[in-house]
Amino acid sequence: MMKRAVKRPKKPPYKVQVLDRAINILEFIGKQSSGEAGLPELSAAMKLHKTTTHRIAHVLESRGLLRRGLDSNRYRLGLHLYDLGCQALDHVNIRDEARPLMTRVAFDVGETVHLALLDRAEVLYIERIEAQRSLTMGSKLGARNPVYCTALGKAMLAYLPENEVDQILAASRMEARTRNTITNVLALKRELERIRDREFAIDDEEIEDGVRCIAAPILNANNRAVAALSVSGPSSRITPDRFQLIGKTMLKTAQELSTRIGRQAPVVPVKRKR
Amino acid sequence: MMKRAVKRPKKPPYKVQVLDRAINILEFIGKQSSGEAGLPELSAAMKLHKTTTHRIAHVLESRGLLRRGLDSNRYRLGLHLYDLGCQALDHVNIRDEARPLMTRVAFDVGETVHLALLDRAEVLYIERIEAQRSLTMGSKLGARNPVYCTALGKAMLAYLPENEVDQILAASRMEARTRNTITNVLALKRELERIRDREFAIDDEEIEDGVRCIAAPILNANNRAVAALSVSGPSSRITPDRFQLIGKTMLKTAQELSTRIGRQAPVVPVKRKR
DNA sequence: CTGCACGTACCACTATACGGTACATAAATA
DNA sequence: TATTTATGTACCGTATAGTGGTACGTGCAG
Repeated sequence: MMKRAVKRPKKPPYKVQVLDRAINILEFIGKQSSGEAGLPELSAAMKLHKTTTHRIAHVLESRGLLRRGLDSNRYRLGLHLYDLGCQALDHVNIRDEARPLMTRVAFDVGETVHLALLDRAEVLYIERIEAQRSLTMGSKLGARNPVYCTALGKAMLAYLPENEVDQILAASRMEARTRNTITNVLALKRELERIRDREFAIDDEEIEDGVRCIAAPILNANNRAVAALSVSGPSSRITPDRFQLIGKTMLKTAQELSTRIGRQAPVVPVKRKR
Repeated sequence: MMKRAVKRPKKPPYKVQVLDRAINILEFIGKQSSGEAGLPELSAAMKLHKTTTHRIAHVLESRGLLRRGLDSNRYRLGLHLYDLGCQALDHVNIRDEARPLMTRVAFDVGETVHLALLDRAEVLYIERIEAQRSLTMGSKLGARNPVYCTALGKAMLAYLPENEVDQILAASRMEARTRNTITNVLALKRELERIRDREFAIDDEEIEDGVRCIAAPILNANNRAVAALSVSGPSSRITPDRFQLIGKTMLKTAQELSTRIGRQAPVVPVKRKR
């Protein structure tokens, strides 16, 4: 039974002025390259009366979301934000985050969707959502497959540092499972290059005849692959002319998941001054 | 109607109801071992009408401080908190934090105060505050000293994992600088034990005759030394009967600095469920 | 079906946050 | 030194912004 996403009505002007202002203040200070801002600066930027700004900042400070040095009274972000942030991360679980997204993809594409991690030189399946129509593919959770001949594996390899890739490949036998299997390191590295180009990976009957698979990597804040999502199905249904479209879907879904996992939205690279 | 004519000198009557409530909500959710809370749960805990709670939570969600899964309506902490928390940490600079505290110690104890890091097998001085009366001790910023014969070095060693300590000591020559210098690894390890006991370190003319020094470590969230603070002066003024008192001062100051650097206040260990 | 629990929308009332003025400091002139 | 200019803090009347009633929709369990 497919579980549809919870219906969420349009949002009416649900607004809480002070709250918005307070959050604006936090964000403003966070954006400053110096990491701090004085009261006049703040009230100017917020376009608020200095009394108002002062009151809000004062409360934020008393609660540890802002702080001031002993000798300066410029405001900076408080470390309580860090505590809260860590607590936020603590409860992010990739499987729970992935499930609803996977369900959507399974529905849209009409094929089985997998979530996998990289463990040593192997792909480890940790979640699966079946499309209704799919004639249950044999894979079980906890199952493993080699990296070099799966879309999941290749997608993750493409977003790992070179030396780790070498290490993993060194530990792989790279035997031909089908006549499409890539069996030498150089060819695989070219393939990884192509994957980085289009941002998703394809397994074109490389591990098993008659089965195709399309995958995209889940990245962390450092652009490093931590997992991957895939759809797989019989070659009769996953035809080459659908590669591009399905690939785009996987890419978008994987990106969505990446941000849910903690990868912050693409921002201008913040260099620390001095 | 009886109205009190007295203007109450309400010290900080600075209050912003919504803000406080919002922060309470964030903290409450953070405290939950499950990391999430539903609307009814929340309003009960906050003792607020569900409408009120809903409105606040809604705004927090729209700003990324809270989030809800696609299939669940329970609120969790949003990852935007993590972004902000990291920005907070980014601008914590140990030297800036330390300076005011060091000044106070220099005044109270009346001796020169140093802040140092551990770099490889050496102590690296990164800040110094002189007491007025002090006849300027020769140390310069950027100077280095061995770990094994300084209070700073020993204080930091005492709060590093054993294997790192071994590594550092292996790289040290441990030659006798004075007749008090500890010159063998075993004796030094016993000394580290004693330091952990009393929580501060003493250099009793171990690097230079006529100079004594008392230091305490700055710890990060993992209880690992990242720096140390010390006072040092002529043995004629830093007499053994002052060790305990000065040590307590250094300990308290170092702890204060540790929390300012990001070591969260001692809390009940939060174990993740499931 | 009926009842219950929960999330959301609407709205009148008044407590609440706003932003004036005013004073108390500190820093920057002269 | 005195005099100004910025900045932080306190007080307070007023209107607006937030509150918490009621009400409706939806999904779930009996």
